[in-house]
Amino acid sequence: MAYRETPAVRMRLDAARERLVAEATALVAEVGWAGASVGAVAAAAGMSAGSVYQHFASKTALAVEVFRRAAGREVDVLGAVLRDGDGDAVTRLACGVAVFARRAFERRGLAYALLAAPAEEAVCAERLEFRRRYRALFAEVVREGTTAGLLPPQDPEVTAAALTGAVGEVLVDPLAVPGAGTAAEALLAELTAMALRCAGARSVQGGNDDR
Amino acid sequence: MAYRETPAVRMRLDAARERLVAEATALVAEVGWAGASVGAVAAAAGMSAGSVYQHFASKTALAVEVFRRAAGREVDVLGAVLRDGDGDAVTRLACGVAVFARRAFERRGLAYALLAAPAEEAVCAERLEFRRRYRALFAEVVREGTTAGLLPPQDPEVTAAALTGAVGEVLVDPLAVPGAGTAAEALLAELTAMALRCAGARSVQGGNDDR
DNA sequence: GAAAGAAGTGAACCACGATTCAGACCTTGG
DNA sequence: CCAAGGTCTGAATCGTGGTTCACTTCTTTC
Repeated sequence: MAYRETPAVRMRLDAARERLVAEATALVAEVGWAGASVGAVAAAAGMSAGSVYQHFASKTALAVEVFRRAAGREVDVLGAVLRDGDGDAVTRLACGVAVFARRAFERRGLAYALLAAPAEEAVCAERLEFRRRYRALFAEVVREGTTAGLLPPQDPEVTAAALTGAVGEVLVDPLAVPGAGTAAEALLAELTAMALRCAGARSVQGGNDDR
Repeated sequence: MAYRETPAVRMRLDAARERLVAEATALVAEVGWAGASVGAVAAAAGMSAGSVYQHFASKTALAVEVFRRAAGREVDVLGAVLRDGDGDAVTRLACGVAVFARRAFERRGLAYALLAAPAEEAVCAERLEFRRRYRALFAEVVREGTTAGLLPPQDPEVTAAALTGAVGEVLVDPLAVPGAGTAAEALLAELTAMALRCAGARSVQGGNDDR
């Protein structure tokens, strides 16, 4: 015997894989799925096209990994607010929408890539699953709100789908082109107000102190 | 001189072009934009691939035409209800959502193609414009509702975007897989109720007698 | 430092589908 | 029927970008 993988090598390999995912994510956020060719991603990560296949079986596999990571982060964050946040269901719903929206705002390119950008079949399939998870989170809090009597009777799945679609639609396309201004904050406030109406919350308590 | 286009020829040519658009639309509704290759579309229309280029400068041009026709029809129908329909703004809004949803339901494949299916850049650009027009129609009726005091103060653009996104989200993905059953009607009712809440309409009058 | 066995490279290969084009076949006006 | 000028065809061409692979360059172990 004359060679066995050493921890240092494993680490280097793993780091390369991570770099690949990270750079691919950045590239996708910037130029979309179509623009993120294997060559471009490899170059961004400082390796050759061939080396990509050391880490992923195919470009599709890389794309799916990129999507899963980014989408997973978002779902986790939203889940933390909606499921484990403070306050009653309505408060958490408002917070959740605000968080969803603010994050999408701050990384608009990524949000677009996750929600709506043209992509290959496999990524679209992931997207479906992703949206389903978003919906499930919203549905859960809406359901809690209705059983607590804070919200009127309704199909939580429909409301949840609507919330997902609504926030996506508002943010992804070009309503508020500019960035950080007060306009963005106003849009956020408008959005959360709309979301509360959508779920049927009676009164809109000042729900702007969200994080 | 020895040849000049005769009316009969013109008609045959035009008919071929129409057939092309029609078959392409059907194909797209069935197998998506990716599956509708030039060859497949040509075959469906009973001509050779080369002949397609007699009528369209490129596959992209054909795709755009297909999209514009189908989307234009939808916008027209929605406009007829929202802008020129009977009743006050809230009633028309409810009708509009129901019509939007019902049409999408009945031609689910086409709805998916128009709203969300993976497509080439040019089609995506059209889609943006299409959604903008949808939004504009909804925004108009919401604005009318607010000035008439039927709806609370709100940013009509945000509400309109939300309605577009919400209906799209609910319909396009696979909430209600089945077709014509009472489930579909129930979903429609749920949807319009949600839309009215979303716009802030006070009471939901029985708005199911829409066409 | 030499053998064994990766990992890394990038040019060549390939699949796929849009587009072209030379020739076959029609239509028209004379 | 003929010439002129279309339309139609489908096989060949082309561009694009993912994937492969013979070869080079490390790493490890002895």
